[in-house]
Amino acid sequence: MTQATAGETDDPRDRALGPEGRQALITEMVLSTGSVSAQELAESFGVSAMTVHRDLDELQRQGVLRKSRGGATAQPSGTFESNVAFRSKANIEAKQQLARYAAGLVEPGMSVLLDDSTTVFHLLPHLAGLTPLTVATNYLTALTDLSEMRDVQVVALGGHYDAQHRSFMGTPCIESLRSMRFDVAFVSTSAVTGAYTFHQEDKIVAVKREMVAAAEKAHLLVDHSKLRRTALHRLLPLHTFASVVVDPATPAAELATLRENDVRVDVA
Amino acid sequence: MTQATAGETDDPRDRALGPEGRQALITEMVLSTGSVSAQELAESFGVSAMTVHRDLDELQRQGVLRKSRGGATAQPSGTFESNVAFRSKANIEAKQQLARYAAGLVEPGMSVLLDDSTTVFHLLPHLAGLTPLTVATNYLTALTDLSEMRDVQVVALGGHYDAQHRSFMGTPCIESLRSMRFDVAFVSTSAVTGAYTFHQEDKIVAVKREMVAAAEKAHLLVDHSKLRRTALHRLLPLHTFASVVVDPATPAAELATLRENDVRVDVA
DNA sequence: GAAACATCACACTCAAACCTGTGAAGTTCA
DNA sequence: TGAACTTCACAGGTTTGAGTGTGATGTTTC
Repeated sequence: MTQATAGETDDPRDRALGPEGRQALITEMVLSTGSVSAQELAESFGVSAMTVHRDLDELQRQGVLRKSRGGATAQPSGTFESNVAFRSKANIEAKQQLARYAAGLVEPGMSVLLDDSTTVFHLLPHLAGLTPLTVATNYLTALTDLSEMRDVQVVALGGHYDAQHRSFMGTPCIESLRSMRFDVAFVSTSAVTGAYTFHQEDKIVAVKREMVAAAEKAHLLVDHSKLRRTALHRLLPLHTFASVVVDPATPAAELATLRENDVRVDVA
Repeated sequence: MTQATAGETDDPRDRALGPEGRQALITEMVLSTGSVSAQELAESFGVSAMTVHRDLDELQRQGVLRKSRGGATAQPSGTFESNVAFRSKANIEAKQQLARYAAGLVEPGMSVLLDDSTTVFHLLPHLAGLTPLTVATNYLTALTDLSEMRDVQVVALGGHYDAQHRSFMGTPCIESLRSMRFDVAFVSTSAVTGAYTFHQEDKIVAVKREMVAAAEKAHLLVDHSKLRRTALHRLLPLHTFASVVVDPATPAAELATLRENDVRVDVA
């Protein structure tokens, strides 16, 4: 499988990559060497020039590089910006892993409470296969998606809309949470340090606290980029969660630190 | 292609319909005859009983009919008419006129309460020009649209999602309404007779009553097709509304009847 | 203007998603 | 209980759409 077929001029390892894998490699190349040639790319991947152009168009759209005649160069604003783009992609993968794991904690018939995090967004497709379910959230995007699923009883938490988070917050949201009770809640936050969780926004802290209180078991979903960071407001101590779920890329040292404080930590 | 193969017992015209076409025909049948037999459907379409069951499940989910042993029956009179798919096609022009008039009753800075009617749907674009506004509703489609407008503070009324109306209802919705107060509310209903308004669904009646109670001025928006009709549940007497707005196509006789009972009636 | 490169429009491939039937297992009704 | 009906799980069959290449047609560069 790793052996080159006689007569083939290109590395067969690169043949079966989809656009995604190819574009990831192109990103690496352009970041390390500063520029790439379209023709060279076509040869080294064993694809046509057209396909390379399409890849470069896509990467340009994402802001990773800039096309030029004959190939592409790294964004002038520097490696940093590209690294951010790369990081946010890596985080997406982590979030998908967290979401997949979280789906495993849900069983048909349960009542589930979701916050307005992007991790939750990745969780939604998995829920379609775990019906019947009752799902409550304050996240507008999720409400729309859930409303189209069969055998999902959707509950909206009311409140004042916050365009930045696309979710509903404030007193109405908190009031509704106080009069409901859920089997399980999935909550995320922006920072975790030591035995505490943090978030930079007051009103979100208020809602998340109430969410945790309204659920039999509340699971905290965080990718490892959130660890060893803080934010303005203290949210809750880690031990108030039934478990803390982190992505597989979390360093062992971080895991050990988390586990110090009588906290159950699971790796997705 | 249009010729029947020898030995085939069923009508070839019905063979190539997808689920969609088949379901449309089933809908017609069940509406005209009141009930259908699963076995007969299977034979007349030349498909298996399993497929018919899947069609009926889907139509039941859409609120078009109700499954029963051996087949399906039409939804109790009136319920189907409250189905979004049906309502949105009827009297579009009248509804747009009502919506335009209603927009004239809104001024920048107001807090506005909207119900889940299609008339409200047509009102939304007008609101963009009347900002700043605070707008509350239990109608999912409206929440999505409003969330994209600038200078509109959006408030969601929470509750249990109802796929047929695309809106949130039940206790949580009513509770939030009880703790809020609005300058103006726009409410619609499915039937008006004499001095009373009616609606066929219990849970909607409960929400609309609370909406009217939560607003300084509540306006009833009805196109003339709703007049001289009744539905199962009494909603509210006409005089509880600040005004009743009807479309210009309303017969003069109807107008006179409405005005008999000390009710303010405006023509859009 | 010729060569190199970029884009466009169309067609092909292949895998995922959808639709359907089958037979077994479960449920309801008489 | 037995018959009719419904649901479930799985396995074809079909359709759809993403990904790709090809050759024709623009566009840039020297």
